[in-house]
Amino acid sequence: MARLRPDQRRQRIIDATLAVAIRKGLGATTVRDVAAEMGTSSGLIHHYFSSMDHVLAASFEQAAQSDLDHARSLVAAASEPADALTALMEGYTSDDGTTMQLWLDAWSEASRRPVLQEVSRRLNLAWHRLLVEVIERGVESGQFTCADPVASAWRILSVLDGMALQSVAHGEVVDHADASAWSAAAAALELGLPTDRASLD
Amino acid sequence: MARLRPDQRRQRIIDATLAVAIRKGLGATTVRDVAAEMGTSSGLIHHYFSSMDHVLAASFEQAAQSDLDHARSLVAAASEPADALTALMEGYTSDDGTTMQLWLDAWSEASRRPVLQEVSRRLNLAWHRLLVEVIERGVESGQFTCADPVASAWRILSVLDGMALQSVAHGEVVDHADASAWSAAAAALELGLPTDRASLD
DNA sequence: CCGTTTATTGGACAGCCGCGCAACAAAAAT
DNA sequence: ATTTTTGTTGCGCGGCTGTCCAATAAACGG
Repeated sequence: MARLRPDQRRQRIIDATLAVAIRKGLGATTVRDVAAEMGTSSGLIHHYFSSMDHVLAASFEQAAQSDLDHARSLVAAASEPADALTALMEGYTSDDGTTMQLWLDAWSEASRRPVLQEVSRRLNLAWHRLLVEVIERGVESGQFTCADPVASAWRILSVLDGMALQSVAHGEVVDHADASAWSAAAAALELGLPTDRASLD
Repeated sequence: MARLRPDQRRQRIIDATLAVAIRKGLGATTVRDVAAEMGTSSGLIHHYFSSMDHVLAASFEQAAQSDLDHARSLVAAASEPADALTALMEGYTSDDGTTMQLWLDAWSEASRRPVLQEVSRRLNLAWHRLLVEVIERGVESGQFTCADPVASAWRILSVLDGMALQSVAHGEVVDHADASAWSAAAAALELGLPTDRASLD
């Protein structure tokens, strides 16, 4: 295969890994799968990563970090705290569910793969921090009512995770529209916003 | 190894599978692992199960069904709806986290293992139904305020799942006591109960 | 143009995987 | 007491796994 510059090849390995991981699962993605996806030999991968665990961790990190960056820009673009909250929640769920399957795989493997656990944990905390900041901004401006932003942020994130989980694992058990509306309702309740009754009908 | 009656052997296979699955993960549990755990040959397992997927599904089903039965009995023993709610939530989280790791594995593998997906989905829906019944009982007796028990049940379950998830995957990111208190607060908020301020301090 | 560096190859290595099957042994039926 | 049934063994099959390494080829510095 064409000879690439190290950073480019590294990026292609990550992209190929994500393509496979979405099909087969993060834990079931093998060196040969990735090589075949790239159209190169399998030995090449160990020239850039010390172990397959690091390939998986780096790939998951890129996918999750990209979503987080996207959400951050949406939040930064929002003028009102309520809009920022909506943007964050949509950014969390908006994707076609592929990233969410990766999150599920990462959570499942985390306690047994230290490298993956570190990444998963760090990015989960980053999402939590982002949400805490949005909540605190809303409280300062008097639009949100919240005594414990840290606890509220964990509760809201948990609802988002739980709903997404049902959607990814069990298909139509929880409809995507339902999940979205119900999550919004939970956040509204949590932060003392007027409940949007329209979304419940 | 001693010759056992079919139902006893089948049970031992399931028990051995769970012992291994908790250590290595559901998806990483192999026929040879289970055989070694039982102290028998590996061929024996295929005399009772048509494939390893069915072994995993049957094992997860027993673990999850057992927790569900336990919660059902706790709920049935409660005189007040509020007590039933507390009992259900404690029954969901009470275990030492081993079953929760299995749930995480099951959710992660569900979309790729149809046999496991069917079990996971069925038991998830059973938990949801149980919670809906508790909520409806509370609403009838006037102790709970809830316009949409189905939606509320999914939100409460999601919070429980999300909190447990952090605890299992990332260790001390969310303390077990915090998770328990925060989940209870979410349920109280959701069902219009007086918030137990003591648990927030 | 040549020597050095390095991206890439392709296969070897030891070990694991699910599954199937002939042989064996113990319980049950006759 | 002998035949039949069936729980159990132990190994073989083809195929897969992560990792490593000598050989090759392409880019680059002189």
